[in-house]
Amino acid sequence: MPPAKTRGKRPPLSRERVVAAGVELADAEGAEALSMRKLAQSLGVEAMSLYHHVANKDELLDGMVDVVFAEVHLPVAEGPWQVEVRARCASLREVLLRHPWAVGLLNSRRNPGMATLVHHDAVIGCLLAGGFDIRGAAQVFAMIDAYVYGFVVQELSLPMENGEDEGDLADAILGGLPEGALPHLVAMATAYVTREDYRFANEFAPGLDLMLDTLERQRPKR
Amino acid sequence: MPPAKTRGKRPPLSRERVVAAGVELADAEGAEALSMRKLAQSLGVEAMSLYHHVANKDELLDGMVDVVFAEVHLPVAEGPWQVEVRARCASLREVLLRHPWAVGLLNSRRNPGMATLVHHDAVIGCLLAGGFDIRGAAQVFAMIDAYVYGFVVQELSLPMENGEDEGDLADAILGGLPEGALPHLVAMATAYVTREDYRFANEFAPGLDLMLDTLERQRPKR
DNA sequence: CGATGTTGCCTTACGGCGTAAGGTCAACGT
DNA sequence: ACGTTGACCTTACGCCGTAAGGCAACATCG
Repeated sequence: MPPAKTRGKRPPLSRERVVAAGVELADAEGAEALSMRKLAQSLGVEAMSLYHHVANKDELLDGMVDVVFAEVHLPVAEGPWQVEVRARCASLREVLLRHPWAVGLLNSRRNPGMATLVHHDAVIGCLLAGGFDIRGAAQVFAMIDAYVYGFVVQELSLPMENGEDEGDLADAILGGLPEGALPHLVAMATAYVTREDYRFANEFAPGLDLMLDTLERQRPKR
Repeated sequence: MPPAKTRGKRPPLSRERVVAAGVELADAEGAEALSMRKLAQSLGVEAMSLYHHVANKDELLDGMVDVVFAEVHLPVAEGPWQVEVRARCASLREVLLRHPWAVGLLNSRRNPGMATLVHHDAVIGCLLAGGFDIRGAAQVFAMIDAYVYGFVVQELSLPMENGEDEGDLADAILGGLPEGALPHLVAMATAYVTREDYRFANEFAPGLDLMLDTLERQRPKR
């Protein structure tokens, strides 16, 4: 094992440092700006050096996704399952909003990392402890994650909850419509624009609770 | 307007033909294989010629997304809202499974096309006719689409419902685990593998119905 | 008829991408 | 002292999106 320095200059690279720098760069510049060359540059190194620590860019992305999952709250299998599942869903949403590039990657990756596997195991364990059988747990897991992913995707595609909202929507919709066309869409758009107090993000928790309560009510009681 | 032929050879390009060829190519080869050069080649043309019909690749993708939305069943605002919404959700799922490349694009596009706007307007109109106010319709719309998108994303990321399922999962999970680790995940994986009759896809409709019923029950009766 | 745009496609070129192949050179075990 | 190792670099290839400009066939008008 090398003594943690190559010539006296910078600390040596490692798979962890490469992946962490990838997360940082994707956070800062977006997923499409993450190239091996830029990543290497941000580490003070040439592009090809990265390939001594990750096999290729796909493996880098796998590692980055695992870092993201490692940040999500691990549910514990005690007390009412809804409490822990709610906490982990809120955490998952926060993590995904912090790493928007990850949303499109999470479910498209093969080769899940250990943190991902541990996380999934914990969620399933929580549902089993909550009284679901395996099949029921699978369904609930699927529905819950569908909700969280879908919600975050829509949240991220909103025209920047802060700032220029009105102009964009008005332009896209009022741009040359035949006067009375798309009345419902226009009504909703104007309602969005005028009602400053309405924030889409506020609908996450109520919707999730509604879903959790319904699932608990559906749960076959033993 | 030109007489539909340039010299006697092929029919001339058009924005529609370019976008349609893009959809076709993405369907056949996947989103990452869609390049301007290959698209041009599939049309018997050079890459730069495409830029006389679409401004850039982003606009091409916008057009392709609009084509996808145009394929989705338009709900009508008659009868119980759940019936029409259920039909449009089933249709949306089918369309997305037919065009898997579209899932990652749908909500990330700016500049929605006319078919997209018309579709959204119809869904909102259906919910308003069903008795929701604008705010409620927005919430229901968000929840429903979160469910459909999230479900399809997971469905697409499954290890090919048809064919080699077992080997992949078993390899990824059993690959060097410390014997008793991740028990719940292993249990679910083996349950998936052994139970041939269980198909994730079959859970779409029940989950959707559960959600629609719950939303109808929550709807403020006038 | 010829001159004059206009249209529809092509040629060339630039900078950036992922990565295959192989080189360099300091640090280490012997 | 010396061969080995391994971290990092250099070069190069074939892709990509697309800016700039060319050119031949047509529509229009004198």
